[in-house]
Amino acid sequence: MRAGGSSIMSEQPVVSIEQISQFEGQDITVKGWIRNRRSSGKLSFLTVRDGTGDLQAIVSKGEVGDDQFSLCSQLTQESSVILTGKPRRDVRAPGGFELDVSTLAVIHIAEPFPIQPKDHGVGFLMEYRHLWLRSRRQHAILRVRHEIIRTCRNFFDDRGFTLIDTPIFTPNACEGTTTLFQTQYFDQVAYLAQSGQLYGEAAAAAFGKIYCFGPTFRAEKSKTRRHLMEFWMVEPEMAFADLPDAMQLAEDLVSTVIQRVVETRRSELEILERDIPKLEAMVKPFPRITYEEALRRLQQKGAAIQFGDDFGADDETSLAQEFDRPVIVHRYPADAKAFYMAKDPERPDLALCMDMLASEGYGEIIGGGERIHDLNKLLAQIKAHDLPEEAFKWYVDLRRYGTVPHAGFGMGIERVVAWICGLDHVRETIPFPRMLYTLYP
RNA sequence: UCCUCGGUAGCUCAGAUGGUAGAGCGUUCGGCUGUUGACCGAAUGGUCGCAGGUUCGAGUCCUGCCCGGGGAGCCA
Repeated sequence: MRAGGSSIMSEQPVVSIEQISQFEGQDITVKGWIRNRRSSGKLSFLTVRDGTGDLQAIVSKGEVGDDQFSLCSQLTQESSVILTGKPRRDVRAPGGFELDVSTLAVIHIAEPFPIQPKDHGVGFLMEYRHLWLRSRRQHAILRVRHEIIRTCRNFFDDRGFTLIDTPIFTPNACEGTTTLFQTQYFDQVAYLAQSGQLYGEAAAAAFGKIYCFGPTFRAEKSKTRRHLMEFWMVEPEMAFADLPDAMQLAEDLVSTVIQRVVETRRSELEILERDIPKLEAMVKPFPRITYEEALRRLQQKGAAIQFGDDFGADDETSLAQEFDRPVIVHRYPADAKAFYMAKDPERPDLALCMDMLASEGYGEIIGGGERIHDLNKLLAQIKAHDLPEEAFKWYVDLRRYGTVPHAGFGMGIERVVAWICGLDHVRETIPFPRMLYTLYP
């Protein structure tokens, strides 16, 4: 055993806290940060985190000597340390195990940490987002986010979809009217992508089944619990596919994601106090209703809404509350929808589109449908929406060379994370949220 | 952009009717061999968001502005 503890090298195995139970009684090294310290004279209790979990470490004056013990008494919240010692099973410890420390090496004594283990206001925490990420709760959320993203990728990869990255700088508006972030692109104007869909359609004609996964940007001045200016979206697109195919894929994706997170991130969901049985019950098939059926249900409840109106936030919530799992609403009035949406041949006033509304009032998590594949219909729509034909020339070309029915959708990752974690705001679902007027840190 | 609530110590907040500012936590020092957001004692801490106005006197009343929370519209 070394004395002094000044070296950061160690002969013992370096063990992550989540693996600690496998090393009971062995000499090991743990590298991490101090979450909290409680001291009682000749005994000090350190809560150490290492990114995989928390561990209570016991430093005893009799065990480590006066020098090491006084070093220990200087440790502030978030000081970085390397500890060696033996893990011991103990019911008094929060994780079931604690570490009897034999040597302590201090890498850095942290300055007083702004975030204390107590309640803080949201504004303050957002200002210190770079430090807030260290909290148990933020850590749990971002691990669930990771699991959701991983599951989406595996889901599409396993089904023969090819990942196609779409550009972030774009020359024109995908959906025409929505607000775009404008930026300088040498001597031209460019916009940040608000969707990869149009490029996804080109890729689907090349590869059959594709998906893109990346950040998207919308300069809508929205200030709600469901909006970010920069958010991540996964967007599959399939050639030779129609609206029912898109609805089926969406249902398979969302149910797979839920089941996978419940399976692999249960302890994180527990930290977040999520109602896990409620999540587990969300198995397919999901209910599917038409826009008109949804309209009838809302009108029966007394909502002042008529055909042609889009659903407001309250409408979506009240509709979703009728079901114990996500609900798919399809065939909205075509007038309110984007130019590329195919129309129902039997009801030309309806678009072959669908939204998936998450349960428990989390709102729309998926939007998509079947695209127009007929050249003349698309040209007519571009004209009707008063869009610049020149900018869409390449997109129109897709209807000139072997056009086929195709469909797809976009799923907003942050809303899915907020819903699965049971959060009341999407700002906690992404490491560094970009919000209206909030660009720092 | 609109509606609404707020801005007092590093943090979370309290400061009736206008009379010159408080607590807890943190930090520093001391005490404690089983603590769980430990506890006990002491010390430390403020242009009361900014600028005007009313008043003998404004954290408190009035006007304007800035910043933040919640909500709406729009959307994923």
